[in-house]
Amino acid sequence: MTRIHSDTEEIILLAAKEIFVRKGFDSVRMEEIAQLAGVNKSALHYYFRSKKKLYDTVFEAELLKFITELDLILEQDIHLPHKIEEFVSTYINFLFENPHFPLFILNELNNNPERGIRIIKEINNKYSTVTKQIGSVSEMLNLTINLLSLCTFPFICGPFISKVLFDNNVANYNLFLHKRKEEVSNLIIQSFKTINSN
Amino acid sequence: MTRIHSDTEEIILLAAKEIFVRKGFDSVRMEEIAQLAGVNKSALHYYFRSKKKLYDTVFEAELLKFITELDLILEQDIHLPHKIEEFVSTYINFLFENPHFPLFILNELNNNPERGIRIIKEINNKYSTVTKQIGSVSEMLNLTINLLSLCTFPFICGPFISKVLFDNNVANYNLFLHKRKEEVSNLIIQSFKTINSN
DNA sequence: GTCTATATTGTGATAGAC
DNA sequence: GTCTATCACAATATAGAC
Repeated sequence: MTRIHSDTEEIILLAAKEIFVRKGFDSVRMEEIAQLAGVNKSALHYYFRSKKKLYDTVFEAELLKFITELDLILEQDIHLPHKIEEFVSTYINFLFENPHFPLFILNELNNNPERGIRIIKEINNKYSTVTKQIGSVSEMLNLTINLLSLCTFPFICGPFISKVLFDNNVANYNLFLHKRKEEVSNLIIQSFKTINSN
Repeated sequence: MTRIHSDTEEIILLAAKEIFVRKGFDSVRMEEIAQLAGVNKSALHYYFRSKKKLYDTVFEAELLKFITELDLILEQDIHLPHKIEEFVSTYINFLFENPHFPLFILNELNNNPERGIRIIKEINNKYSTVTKQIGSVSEMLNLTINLLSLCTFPFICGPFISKVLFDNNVANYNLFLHKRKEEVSNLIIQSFKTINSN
């Protein structure tokens, strides 16, 4: 994690995060970040040298924070069904706070997989605790992918779903997503029980 | 749908689609498209006036093609479980052919929701047939979102999952995704049966 | 319709005063 | 450390010959 040396540096980082997460890299102008931060454009170069370095600092810090949080839940010493409920609830709450986050990470992983993967591998030990709890690597993979899919995708499609299927009523869509927590947990736990009863 | 007037125009459109779908708008250079199409950069402006107009033509045609194909399956006159299997299989096959497609559409819907939504609404009549088959709008929403999530997300995360969880073995990951078709269908049908047995 | 050359513009980056 | 002014360059777009 990059160390922060001054208040201005931190203000710039916060503004940069806000904008990069929402819009990616190429479509963002340095001027835009400077304005949101309330500093002169030159300050950005003074503190971070280049747009790329500023972006990289933001990306690496954000990804690290994110993976660490998920890993904390997954490595907890609790039974699997309870862990799944915990994960779904915590993760969906996080997504409500950071709705643009998944697309930001996914685009970056798509453009430049190596870096993101390095960071993830440093933290994540292949869901070791969860794998032991499930007993099968292949089933762990399906469970992990199902879990991430069902939680993340509705947020990635947020603007679309709320406008097409909820007649532009965002509040209704948010309510629906909160209620969905239980639906998602049940679906996953059910699939897990089906597997283990074989 | 835009009408095509000449061979050169069509060659340009194909090249533009290939590159825009993979990289979005801002990070693409006109020169890049011209080279892939094997034409002079000026030809792009001659046929499409501006980068934006070329991009718009590609986006609208691709989204229309995509929605139309999905809608065809959803409106088929077959029983719901069979329809779900059909949908999962057809859609996942489509994603194998067009792995960059979802992120392309999702980014565009995120940046500029209105246009995409207009196109979607023109084709899609709110899954009317499926809604009738399920009987409840709320359950239809969950089913639709679950279905799209479970199929699409593993492709959006493709580069990441194959490298982190499959030790960079893309073939193994593809095999896993093909096998997952059944898993996804079963999970959805199961959830549907649970609902209807209440 | 297709090419070369050039105009125009946007924006990342730097120099230098304060 | 912060500002203004300016550079440098890349990329879209156009003019005009053929």
